[in-house]
Amino acid sequence: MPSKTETRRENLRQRLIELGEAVITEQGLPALKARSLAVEAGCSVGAIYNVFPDLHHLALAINGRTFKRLGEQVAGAVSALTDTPACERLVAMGLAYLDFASENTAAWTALFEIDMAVGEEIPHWYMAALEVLFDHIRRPVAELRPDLSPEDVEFLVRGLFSSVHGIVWLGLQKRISAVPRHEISRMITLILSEIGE
Amino acid sequence: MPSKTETRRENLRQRLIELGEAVITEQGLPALKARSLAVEAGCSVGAIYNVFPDLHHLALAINGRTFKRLGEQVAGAVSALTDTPACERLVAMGLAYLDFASENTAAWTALFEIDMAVGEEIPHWYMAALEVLFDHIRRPVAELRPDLSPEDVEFLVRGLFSSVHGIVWLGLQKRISAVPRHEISRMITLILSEIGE
DNA sequence: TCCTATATTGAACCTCGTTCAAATGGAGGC
DNA sequence: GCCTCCATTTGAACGAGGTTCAATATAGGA
Repeated sequence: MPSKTETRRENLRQRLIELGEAVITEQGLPALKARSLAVEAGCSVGAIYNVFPDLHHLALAINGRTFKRLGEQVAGAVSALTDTPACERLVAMGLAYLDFASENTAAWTALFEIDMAVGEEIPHWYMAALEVLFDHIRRPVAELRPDLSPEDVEFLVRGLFSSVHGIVWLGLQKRISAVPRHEISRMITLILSEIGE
Repeated sequence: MPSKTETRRENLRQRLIELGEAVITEQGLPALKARSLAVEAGCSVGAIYNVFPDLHHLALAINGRTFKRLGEQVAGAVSALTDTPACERLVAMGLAYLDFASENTAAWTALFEIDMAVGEEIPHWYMAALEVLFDHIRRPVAELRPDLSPEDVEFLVRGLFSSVHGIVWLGLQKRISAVPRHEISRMITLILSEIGE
């Protein structure tokens, strides 16, 4: 049975994650500030450090949620396409990734902006979340390129993910030089269509 | 004729760029600090703000140099390969990009870590430097894919650059989960070999 | 040489993340 | 119900960092 203290802490923890998520979603990772968070949560600054070792870990918890939403959205884009050619399924996932990133730019940016050097501990679920995405990509890739060894399929899977990520990342960077959405999707389509031709 | 003051300023400007470049090369962008820079340069903190509006602009100047070196290294990788097949030239450039990034990780990371939101002014030469790289990529791509419209060639050029960038970026991220160098180069080779097959 | 406009300086300001001595509050015993 | 003791919470204080600006020093001309 959780003690009064434990439930209070757990409530605060959840409240901080939700408030922090709103901040990151609306203003990005750099806007996550201990003092303003404390005001919003109606607690003291120190209270934050009672439930998280530091702000970095709060950000990680928030990124965990974002990763989950991202995975669901990409998975959702292919789950309905069982009889669709593999190449089109690949493109659909790439475009779903672009959709998520452009609809949740600040939160998605935070996924890769966070300083992984801190504490040298990359949460295992961070890599696990990526693996889930890779799983979805592997099937169509293996179908399209039966000539490749399993190792090369794996490299191609990771290479394709990184490629789409790179196109979206550089494409969404900065409004001023930002590439129009339809140009980004054309790049993704062109690159992914090269596979298995 | 430059006044005494002007030459002093110019000297300090150059000194700061060189000292800052060493800092970024060895310890990365976050290690660029006004106070320690002032000590190293033997000047006051305020003096930095006499020659640069803020540290952001000093970092931009340093990134300008890094971009130049990067461009030269990639260009150098293809300049000797005039009779080599287009596909191999593409791969050579991709691997040259990887070489530069892994030999100059901190400085190369700073190119994309810098906060472009500040002041909303992306220096024109930042984009110009990228265009130089694109120029090198365009020739082999146009050769390999004569079926594509000029617009699509352009999209493929930018898409391929972004792809290689994405593979290198995610591959070099963090020692712990860092991908071995030969795996990164295999991903690049696989992706680029898909073009024009 | 002296004088004034210009340039330089660095202490002080502000904003952060994080800490820790002091105040608070809960739980068990009487 | 009340008291005591220990865990919990608090928020002022610390240290680090970018940036500013009144005070100081220095050109450069008369």
